[in-house]
Amino acid sequence: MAKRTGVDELKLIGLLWRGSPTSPRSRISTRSITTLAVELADREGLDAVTIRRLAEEAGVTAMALYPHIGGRAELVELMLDHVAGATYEAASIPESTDWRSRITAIAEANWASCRAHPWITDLATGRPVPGPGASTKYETELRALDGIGLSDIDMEHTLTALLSLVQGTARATLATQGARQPGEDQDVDWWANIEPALTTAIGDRTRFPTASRVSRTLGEETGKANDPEGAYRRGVGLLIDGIAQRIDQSGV
Amino acid sequence: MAKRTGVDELKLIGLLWRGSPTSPRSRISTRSITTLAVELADREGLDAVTIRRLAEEAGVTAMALYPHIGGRAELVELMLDHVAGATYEAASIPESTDWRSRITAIAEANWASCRAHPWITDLATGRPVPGPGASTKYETELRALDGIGLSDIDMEHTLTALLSLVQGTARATLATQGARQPGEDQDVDWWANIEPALTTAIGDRTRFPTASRVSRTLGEETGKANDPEGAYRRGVGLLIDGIAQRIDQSGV
DNA sequence: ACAGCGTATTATACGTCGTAGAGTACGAGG
DNA sequence: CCTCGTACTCTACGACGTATAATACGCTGT
Repeated sequence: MAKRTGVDELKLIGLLWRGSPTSPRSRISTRSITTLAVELADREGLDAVTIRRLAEEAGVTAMALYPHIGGRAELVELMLDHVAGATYEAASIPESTDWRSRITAIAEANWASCRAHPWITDLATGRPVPGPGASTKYETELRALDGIGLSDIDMEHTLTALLSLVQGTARATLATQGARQPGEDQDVDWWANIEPALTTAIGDRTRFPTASRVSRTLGEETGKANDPEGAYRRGVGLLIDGIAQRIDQSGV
Repeated sequence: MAKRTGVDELKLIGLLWRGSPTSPRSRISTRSITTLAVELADREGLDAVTIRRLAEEAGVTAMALYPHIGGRAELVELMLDHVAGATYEAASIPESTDWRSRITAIAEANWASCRAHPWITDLATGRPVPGPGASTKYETELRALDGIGLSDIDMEHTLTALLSLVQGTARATLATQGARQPGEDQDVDWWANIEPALTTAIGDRTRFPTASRVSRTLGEETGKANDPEGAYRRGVGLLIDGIAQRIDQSGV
C-alpha cells in the first residue's frame, strides 16, 4: 500500500521536529512509537503495522497513540524520516577526493537501507519528508556530490536519478523474495511450479523468441528468473561512467 | 498499496491467458472487469478500485466478480498485464539502426504509460507478471536491445536498470502531484504553506547549507521543490552514455 | 419436451481496518 | 483540599476483502 495521501503537513512537521515528550505523565512519545513501528515493520512488514497492533506492543490502547503520531499517514512519514536519518550511521561516505567511490558509497548505503527496511521500497519518495532525518540525509548526499564539476541542478538531478535506480532495483529484488510461497527457496522452484501451466496457456513457444533466449541464458548463469541485483550494479556503473563523461567534457 | 503478496499464481495464469468468456451466460468477463478496473484506477487511483465499487460499476454484486478475477491480488496483476500490453500501442519502437533512439523510445513509452496510469508506479515490479501483455512488452524491449553489442545478461540488466530509473522518477513526479491539497496548483504553494512552520521547527537555518543552496537554485530555475522529471531526462542520458562507452570498449 | 447438473450470481455474515466521540482518572496549581 | 487540563480508555461506525450457503439460469442426454 503505497499511500502517502491525506497527510496533514503542518501537524506532521510538529511531530517530526518534536524534541522531548510533551508531558512527564506520558508513558509513550512520538519517538518511542516511531521506533517501535520501524522495528515491527522490519520484522513483519508494513502491513503488520496497524494502530491496534502497535498500541498492544506499546502497552496502551489504540486511541492513545493518536496524540503522538497524528494518524497512520503521518506515522508512515515519521518512520521514513527515522530510517532516512540512520542511512549513514553504519557506513559514512568517505572524504576522499575520488568522487566515484563517494557515489558508490551513496548507492551502497541506500541499498543497505532498503535491505534492512524492505518496507521503505513500498513507499513513494515524491515530495521530500520535511523532517530532520531526511534533511540530514539529503545534505549528506549533496555534500558528497558537491565540487566535482556539476552544477547545482545537475547535482540534484543526478542524485534523484541515482536514488530512483537504487530504490527501483531494490524494490524488485525484495518483491521477488517476498512473493515466495512457503517452501520455495529458489526462483527455480517458482519457475518449476508455474512452467507447465504457462506452457499450456501460451501454446506457441516461439511467440517470444528473444525473451525465451534471454531468460534461458539468465537462468543458466545466475539460477534466477530475473536479476535486479545485477541490474543495480550494472546501472550504477553505467551512471557513473555517464557522469564521468560529462565532467570530462565540460571540465576541459 | 504496493502489496503483491498472496497471489495464487496458477489461478492467475488461467485468468491471464483466458481467451473468450467461459460461458455465454456471463454478463461480465475477466477482460471487461479488468478494463473497467483500469479505467477506474486511472480516474480515481488504485484505492478507489474496491471490489464493491467495481461490482457496482459493472452492475453486479461484489461476489459475482470472484470467478472472473480470482481475488483482489490477482485483479491487480490482471490490470498490470493489461496496461503492459498497451505500452507500445501508441508509439512503437523505431526499427532504425540507431540504438540510442530505440532506448530513448523504450524510456519514453514507459514514462508515458506511467503518466497515463499513475497507479502502476505504486506497484512493485518484482517477479514478472506471467501474462501475455507483460510478455509481449518484455519481448519488444529486449528485441530493441538485441544486436547492439551487449550480452544477453547485459541486455537484461540494462533493461531492468532503465525501467527502474523510469519508474522511480515517474513515481516521484506523480507523488508530488498527487499529494497536492485542493487549491494548490504549484509546488510553490505547498512550500509557502509549510515554510513558516518549518523555519520555526528547525531553528538554525545554517544546519543544511548545501541542501539550502541547491533547493534555492532549483526553485529559482524551475519553480519546483524537486524536479524528478528533469532527473528522468538526465538519468536516461547518463545511462545511454554509459552504455555507449561499454559498447565502444568491447566492440573494438 | 423434460430432467438433471454445473456454474454464474446473490444474500448474508465475519473479522479486520482507521478513527470519531464521549467518558475517566490522574498530576499540578490555587 | 479542590479544581482543572489532559493523557488515556471505551465504545462504536462505516468500509474493506472474502467465506459460505442459497438461488436461478442454460446446456446436455434422453
